[in-house]
Amino acid sequence: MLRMSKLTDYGTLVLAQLAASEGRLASAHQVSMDTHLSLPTVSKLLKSLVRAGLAVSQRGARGGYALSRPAEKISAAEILDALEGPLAITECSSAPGLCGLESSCLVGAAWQRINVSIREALDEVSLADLQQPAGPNLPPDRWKHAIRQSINH
Amino acid sequence: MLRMSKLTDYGTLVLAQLAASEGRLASAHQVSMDTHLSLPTVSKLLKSLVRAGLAVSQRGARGGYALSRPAEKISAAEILDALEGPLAITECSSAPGLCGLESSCLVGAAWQRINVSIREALDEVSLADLQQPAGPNLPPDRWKHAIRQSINH
DNA sequence: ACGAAATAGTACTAAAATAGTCCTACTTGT
DNA sequence: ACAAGTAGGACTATTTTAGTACTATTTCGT
Repeated sequence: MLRMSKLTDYGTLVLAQLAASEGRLASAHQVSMDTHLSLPTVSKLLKSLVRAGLAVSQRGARGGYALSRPAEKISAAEILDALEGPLAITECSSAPGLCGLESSCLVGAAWQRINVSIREALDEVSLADLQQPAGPNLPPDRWKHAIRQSINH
Repeated sequence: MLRMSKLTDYGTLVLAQLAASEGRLASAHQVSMDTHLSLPTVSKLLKSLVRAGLAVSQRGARGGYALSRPAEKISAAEILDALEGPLAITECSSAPGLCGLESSCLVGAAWQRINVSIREALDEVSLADLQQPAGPNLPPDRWKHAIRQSINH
């Protein structure tokens, strides 16, 4: 459920790798080696990341890539946006006529609200957060209530 | 981003329709008419929903479908599970060897944690909630903090 | 008992999204 | 000039998703 594409996953690795390289420039080749992803794939991802403004590049010999800002200032939502495009949780939003029935569209709207809520939450998670070592999954009780409210208002 | 499939969206409509039919049985044909979805598609969805335990069926003439429980007791997470399968946000979990690097796998774990959190939140949203008329999107501030915490702990 | 109206299950086809690769052009340091 | 890089786009193959069709089974009504 709510799957994100492999490329986005890979992209996160690539970004994490850049974060690990601190101030230095890392070439696509290096990143490829470090992440064990194929060069063409890494290359493609890096280009996308530059276009999205998450990374910067230096062309020519001794060129390479680096993060455009500190890892703390890059959000999970931005990563998703950069690599998955601005796709919504449902496609209902684009074609209003298709779901003729009233109740139908209300349902669509609800999923949209959930989507927006998830998005906003993801805005608050940074690349730096993503890199932190795993720990036990807190039961996010406050969360649960909050979502319920945001759906029910 | 975080797209769910059309079928799941349709499935929600179908469930909403069953919910609207209260105690009565609704035939696939009826649901198809009411939702404006094609009969084969509706039929397929209803079968899945029965298999998943969200709906019950009565075979034979005058047969049809109904919710297996009140709409309040069917969660959004269950709907997703029934129609999308138990797919995770990343596929990394299945193949541990592929992402050789330490930092990589940590990243994967972080996405997993986000996924789990979203899932738990979705457990708290019911079909009945989804049917409620749309309203303004509350800024879910408590949420944001809660997620941050659940990622950072 | 028979026929009509349903669901159950499965297999298949077509379309679309994803992943991955390759090639050519441009840039820059030595 | 050459080597080491990135930029961009086009292309192919694979996988997933959507949609359809067909056959079997169940049950009500007459």
